[in-house]
Amino acid sequence: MVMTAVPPYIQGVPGAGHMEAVRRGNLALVLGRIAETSPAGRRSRAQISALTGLTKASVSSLVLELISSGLVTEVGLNQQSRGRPGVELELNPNKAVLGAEINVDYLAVGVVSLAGTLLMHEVWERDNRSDGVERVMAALSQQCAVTAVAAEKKGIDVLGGGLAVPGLIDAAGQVVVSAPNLGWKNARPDLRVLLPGSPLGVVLCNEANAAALAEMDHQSDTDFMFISGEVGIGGGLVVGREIFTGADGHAGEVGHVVVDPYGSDCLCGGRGCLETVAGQDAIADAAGLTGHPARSSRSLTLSVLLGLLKEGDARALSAVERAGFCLGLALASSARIVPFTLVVLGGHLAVLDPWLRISLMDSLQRYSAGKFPSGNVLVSALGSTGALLGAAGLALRSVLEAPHTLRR
Amino acid sequence: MVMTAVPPYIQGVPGAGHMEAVRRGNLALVLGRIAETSPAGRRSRAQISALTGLTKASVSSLVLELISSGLVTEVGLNQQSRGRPGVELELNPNKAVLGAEINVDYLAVGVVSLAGTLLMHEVWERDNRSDGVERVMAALSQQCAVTAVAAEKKGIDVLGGGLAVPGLIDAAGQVVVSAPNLGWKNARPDLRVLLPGSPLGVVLCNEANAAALAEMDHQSDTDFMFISGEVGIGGGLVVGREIFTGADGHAGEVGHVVVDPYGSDCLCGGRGCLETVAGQDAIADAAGLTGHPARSSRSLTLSVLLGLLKEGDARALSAVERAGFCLGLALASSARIVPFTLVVLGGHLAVLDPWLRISLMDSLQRYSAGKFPSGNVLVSALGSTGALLGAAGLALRSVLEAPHTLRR
DNA sequence: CCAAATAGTTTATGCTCTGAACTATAAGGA
DNA sequence: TCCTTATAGTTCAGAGCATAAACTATTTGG
Repeated sequence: MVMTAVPPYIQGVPGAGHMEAVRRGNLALVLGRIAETSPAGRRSRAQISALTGLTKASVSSLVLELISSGLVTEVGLNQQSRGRPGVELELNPNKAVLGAEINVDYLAVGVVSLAGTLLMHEVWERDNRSDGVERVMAALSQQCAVTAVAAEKKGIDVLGGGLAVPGLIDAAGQVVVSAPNLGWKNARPDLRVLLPGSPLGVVLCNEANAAALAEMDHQSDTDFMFISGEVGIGGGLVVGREIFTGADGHAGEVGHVVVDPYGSDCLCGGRGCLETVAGQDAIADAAGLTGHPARSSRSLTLSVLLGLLKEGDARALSAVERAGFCLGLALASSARIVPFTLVVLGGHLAVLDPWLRISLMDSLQRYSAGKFPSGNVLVSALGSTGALLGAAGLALRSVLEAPHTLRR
Repeated sequence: MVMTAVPPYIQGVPGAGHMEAVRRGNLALVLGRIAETSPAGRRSRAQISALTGLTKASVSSLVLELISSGLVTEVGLNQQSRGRPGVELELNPNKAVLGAEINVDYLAVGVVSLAGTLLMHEVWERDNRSDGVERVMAALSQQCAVTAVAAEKKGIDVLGGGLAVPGLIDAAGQVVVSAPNLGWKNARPDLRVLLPGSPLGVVLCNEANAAALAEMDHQSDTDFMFISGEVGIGGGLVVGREIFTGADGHAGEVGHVVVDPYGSDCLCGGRGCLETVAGQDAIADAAGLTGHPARSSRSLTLSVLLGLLKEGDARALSAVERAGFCLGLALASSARIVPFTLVVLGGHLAVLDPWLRISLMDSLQRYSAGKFPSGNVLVSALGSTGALLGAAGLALRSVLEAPHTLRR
């Protein structure tokens, strides 16, 4: 039997003072309790001490360090029934992270405070298809620079950032293995250029995963699947409040679960994948929009389809109904492999929800043996900001989970 | 944004000396390096020091503690090219854990050394169907007692144990939520009675998961799926060398992935599940063995089926071929949700491998876009001892990952 | 038989936490 | 108003664990 478990604190710093690992862990622990929005309001050192089991002395020392690193600020006083009031602590409202998104027909950049609030947000329409990684990244970095300067003017310090891309990211988070809709393959975007001077770098993530992460902050469930309906269908799988990427970074690809063994070929090389039935193009084809002039633009296609649905067009209705049926089937099967109890629909699937829902719920119930109450299939509340918020959230997590990296 | 991450060392011991967590982690780290079978042979304190980055002083102190807790023993001398020879360390060969298995028609108990070697192994034929949890556990505890005494006579000290059951285990590892083939539902076996005096307890686990874990020790892959073919079809999913159970403990249930949307109803309440096509009973039915006298016993059914296959019976061949096709389909879909690169077949699927393989590989390749080279679908090497070894392995892990629990 | 090399132990020191004493600040009652 | 009580936060001595460096132990090889 081979054991390979390595305590986390030894990673990266072999030979260094391992006592420091305790400090690092406790810094994160205390910061986490400060970041938590508790119903009783902001917390004081004493409350954190009681909450964590650390002594007041330790908490004081840890908080001092968090304050001097700029992550935490003292706000007001917190009067309990009697005695000296506690000093309320909060995440420094003037520190933030950047969230960015590259999608097929736009670039988006936003600034998110440490507490997770979207402070600024801008979207630039831009055709990024087959424009090449360098060109797109150059355009994006320009927009990031503009945003960063604007943030600085408001007194906001940007510590790091996250970039969401509609494609498969490798496990190390450095390479876009493939983004068919952008025409990228094994692209290595230079992430540093987005935030040249920031103390932490920029992390890269998949768009569906990012949206899932953002969605999670609005849900109590710890395990769920976010379905990103675009040209294809992406899945963002969250297990235990963490994005589940698997060994190669490709987990949760519900778009390529087989729903029709004798169905049509899929771009992925498989056959009868969910994407070939419920992807945006697939639905459009099945609805009879092939060759239609509107096919030149995605948003046009979708609005034409919506028009047909509202008119009660039989072919469109049945195409969408079948998509719902297959989506339910794929989700039921997926939930057997990784149990999740909540599904959130995004992209075109969110838009089509009114016409999808009945067949989706029917098949989901049928094939999952009734594990999904209908309240457990939701439409995304975040819409187009989801990916951006999630990318920023990923950067946020890296700060909040490893505050020692900002020590001075 | 709500953060709930808690550093592992704070769990369970709030308020206690957190410095001790470093000690605990390092004890496990050093023990892990002793447990590893390295090509260069057993390791000395100095080698472990170099390997871990801990100083020789620390390693000495940690090893002393491991020796005094009985987990480690000094063996021989380890002469390097020059200088004082190192003292070779190894896992104490006289300490062991118990592995036990309850299955439909037998009970099995084994003793596994800390190094993972099966030292003793006994199987008792017994019809456990609908005999009730208490009766079965009473019988098993008797067998465990016999085995424990026999081990003691050989000078072997049993520290803890694991019990594998063909059913769904709850996330806490205490309740058998359902074991249809045993007729159990929400059963709470009294695990303590199996090893009354042992310092560590007995852990409960699913049979397919246990077999997967045991299989892993013979594979280099870190992510794979073990398929346990019994009356139903169980799946054991290993991600990153750990059993992946999911939030509710039911992950990897590949037997209930939908392979035929218009197929027959499944016992689980779903429809067209893999199990309804490739389960042992399902194959027997499709092969035309319904009503056959042999249906009274599982092993008989299987041997009759084998007979038909060897005769070239068309109906049997096509039933098995279809099972292979659907298995490949279900695996391809599953691998999209949790990427794994290796499949190991157990139970009747291992036995039927020669007749399954072609259709299995064809559909697996077809639907996974060629991600599985044929060398990546294996037949279990462990056979019937897999579950037992895995259950013991689970107990083993708990010792090796938390050696401080044995401190005296 | 001694120099060089390697293994393992001893000792002094530093970091981080704990626990208890201490200071600071408020509410509430006489 | 002042004193008691309660709570917040800081200071300081002490304990546990790891480090680094010096030291002892044991072997090879000239």
